[in-house]
Amino acid sequence: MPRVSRQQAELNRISIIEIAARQYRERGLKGVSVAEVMQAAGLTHGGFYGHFESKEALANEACAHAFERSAATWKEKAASHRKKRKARKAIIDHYLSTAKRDTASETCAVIALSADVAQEQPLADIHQTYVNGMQSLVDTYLSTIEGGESAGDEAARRQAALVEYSLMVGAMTLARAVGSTALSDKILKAARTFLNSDASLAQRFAQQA
Amino acid sequence: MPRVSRQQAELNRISIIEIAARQYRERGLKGVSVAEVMQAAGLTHGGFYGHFESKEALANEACAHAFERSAATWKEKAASHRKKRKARKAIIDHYLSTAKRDTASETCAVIALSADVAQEQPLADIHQTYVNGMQSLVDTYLSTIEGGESAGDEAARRQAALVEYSLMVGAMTLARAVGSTALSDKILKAARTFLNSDASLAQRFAQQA
DNA sequence: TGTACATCAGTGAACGCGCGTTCACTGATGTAC
DNA sequence: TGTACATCAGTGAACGCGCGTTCACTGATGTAC
Repeated sequence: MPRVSRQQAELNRISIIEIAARQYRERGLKGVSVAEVMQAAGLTHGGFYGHFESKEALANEACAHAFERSAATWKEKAASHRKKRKARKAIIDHYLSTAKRDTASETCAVIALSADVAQEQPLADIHQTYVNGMQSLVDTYLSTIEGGESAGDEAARRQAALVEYSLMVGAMTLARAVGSTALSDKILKAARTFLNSDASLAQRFAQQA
Repeated sequence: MPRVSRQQAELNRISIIEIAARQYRERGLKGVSVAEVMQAAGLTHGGFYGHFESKEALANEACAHAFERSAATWKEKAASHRKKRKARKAIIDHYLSTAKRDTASETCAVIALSADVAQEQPLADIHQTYVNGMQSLVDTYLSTIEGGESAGDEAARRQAALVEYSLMVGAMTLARAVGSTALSDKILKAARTFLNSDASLAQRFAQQA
């Protein structure tokens, strides 16, 4: 089936990115091959370089896509509750659910890519994509943390957001590696219980400042 | 240099494991090759299968070695302070230092391997090695958390240990991926500040029970 | 202690395989008249 | 609208490379006398 319409070619390109994004979330930066992505898209590997300059270029676009999807979900959760407390709880419960842990293709891009990105050059495109994507998630999370508008309160809220986000990432990283066991459930539950009970983390930071 | 003494052969075997352990911490499960490990050990790749049944077998032994080293360091920190509070602070400050973040070969095995282990079969040897290694670290950390001896307090201490350990893992995972930047420093500092200020996490869990 | 021989740790060439990438080719799409 | 031709999305064979693994070989080590 050579020479499809330009419209179809663009759809194929999007399909490749979406399939690659799923595979990168499931398997990390090193676990994806051009041939497998193309086959999953119903194409042959030879056509790949008509769409992308290199495998690295696809990795960057696919990971950016994965981050955008996550960011959109978080923003949606944040916007769907009038009270910040409820929005924050919605994000926490969504992120730290056992269902999400057990769905490999929905692994948070931050978790799937952290170890591999840490080995990349700081100048690499994928590194910037990662940092930008993570920042966007932290910013969205920050918007659900209550607190005053003073400079000190703002700093405290930022610190709290970083701590709470780090905890979510760490708990899900461990839970996924451990598997679907009692220990794994305990890790997620402990993190959820702590985050949902603790409305005053920002205040504690503010007191110390 | 064929046929070295048995003693030397055993030293070579240990050398291979130690070099591999360092490389697995630096590069993750998928980033290590037999040829590179053997070359770094001053040997040729052909001799590898005289020491190990397969690359997987080496991975398992090397990762177990890496976990044992970390566990020994933690236990040492825990034992070198009479007060639990100080022991706990020693572990936290050691784990969350910018120096440790910037030394690839000293990456915590949990952080280096989590993403790859999550993709392995739950029955795989490496998976068991990971879970055992992580449990050992959490148990050591738990021993530095103050609290009563009642069943309820014990459960609260365990929950607190899981939350605090998850936070350390998440913060260092993010800090390493972000690189040596202001944001990365902020993540580590926020986690350190929180953990070192918070002696009552276990108590909070106890109140909820 | 000295000799003769079996053992086996390490060597390096070779294997099959999957990888990222290239390229001559095909034929439907897109365009110029 | 219809024809003639250029374009170019996708095909599939081929490339060089590094990988994990195997194996015939070497010669110092270890052992039996």
